Amino acid sequence: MELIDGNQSIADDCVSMTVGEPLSRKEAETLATALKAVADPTRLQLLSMISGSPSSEACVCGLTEALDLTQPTISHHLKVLVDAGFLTRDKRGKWAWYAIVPERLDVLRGLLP
Amino acid sequence: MELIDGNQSIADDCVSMTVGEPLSRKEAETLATALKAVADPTRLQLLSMISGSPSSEACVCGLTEALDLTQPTISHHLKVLVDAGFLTRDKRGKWAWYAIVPERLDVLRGLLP
DNA sequence: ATATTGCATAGACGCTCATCTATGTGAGGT
DNA sequence: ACCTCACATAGATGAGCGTCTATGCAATAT
Repeated sequence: MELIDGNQSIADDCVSMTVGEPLSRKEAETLATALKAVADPTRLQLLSMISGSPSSEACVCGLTEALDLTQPTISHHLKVLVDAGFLTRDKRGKWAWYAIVPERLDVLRGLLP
Repeated sequence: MELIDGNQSIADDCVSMTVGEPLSRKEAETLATALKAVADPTRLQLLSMISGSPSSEACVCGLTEALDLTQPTISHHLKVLVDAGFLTRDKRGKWAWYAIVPERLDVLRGLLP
């Protein structure tokens, strides 16, 4: 894989292979899984609304009525975000409070090629 | 949408609504479209390999044989990335050279909530 | 106890997407 | 002219995803 050695005499061939750290398939799949969790307009709005809330947490009720989607759909998206590690769920009494996991978003930002 | 005014006396209600910039639906859809283009293992590998190449560009031939996928599939993924603005295509003679658009990735990093 | 409220789960449906095979196109070489 | 090579496009297919309705469950209120 390292074709930029001294004499790359062959100009007739396609010499352009990667040099650095070509990102293995497993690493790529892991990153893609995390990105997929965020690559949805509704989930981006949820993250935005939660991170914009006081103390960066919110319960489902407010989110549901603000997004013009049914409550099960919101619950589904929140579960996706929790499973992906971007949110934590904390059931306090009658309501479920979701909070941002800031470090997780940082990781995403940093790993983006 | 601003429920944190002076006297939020109602402790019996779910008061947790967002305060800052709740990210409109259109903004969310635009961001999600960009993220979807990147949220795929194969496309992440392509970006990694291209950005790791000398002069940050590569032709399809090398990418195809390195990824264990058919050439049309690679071509498809490259088109997705070009359409999303992450790559540019430059056909020079027999080969097509794809190059990274760094600012586009920066935008993504910055806009991530 | 019973009813109500807040949320999660289950199942179904339509649409998008990643991949393939087959074919088209255009540039170079003989 | 013809053939070959590098790549793009078209169409098909199967898997995955976002959304819904219907239902379950747990905590509070009456």
